Amino acid sequence: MTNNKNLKLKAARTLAGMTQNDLAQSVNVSRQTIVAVESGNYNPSINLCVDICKVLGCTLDELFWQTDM
Amino acid sequence: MTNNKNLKLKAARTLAGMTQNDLAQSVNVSRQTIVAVESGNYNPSINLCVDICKVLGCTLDELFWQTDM
DNA sequence: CACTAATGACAAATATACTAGACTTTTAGT
DNA sequence: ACTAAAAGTCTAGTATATTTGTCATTAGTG
Repeated sequence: MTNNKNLKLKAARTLAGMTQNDLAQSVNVSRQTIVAVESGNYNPSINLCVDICKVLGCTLDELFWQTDM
Repeated sequence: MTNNKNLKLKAARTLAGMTQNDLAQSVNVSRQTIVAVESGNYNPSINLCVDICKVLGCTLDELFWQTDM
């Protein structure tokens, strides 16, 4: 339940050569929101997840499906 | 932007032989929330979407990826 | 060293997802 | 037509996602 970081998202972002700030601006949220999503222990909206996927060229299943539940 | 119903979810639910109330109880939300998700114009949390997918045996991409955006 | 960019963490304020209740309308069965 | 279950709508309240601001840390660079 604790410390459930979204490492796949972080990897996809860095692979795309984007900073947290870049991604935040691309999907029109604050940098804090990106930090929170990557840090886990957080429950973002589906629309935000979809926007992030589109910017990073990934799918929802790739970035937001938890295998350890 | 208007009237963007999630017909795929509704189809998957009925295919599973579940009412809105059944699905709501299965994922521990109110029936209103299920109504809202199916009716579109709504932005549910990713956790709720994942829970719904698990109950209905579907993936996030199948139920929550909008093709018309 | 000083400077900047990037990340991570904390807290208060705001926007909105979700709840709870009551009600109307549709759908399906007899 | 009658009935009941299921679906849809509205409103007010509560929980929480998201914002805004600030500060600390790390890594690179002149």
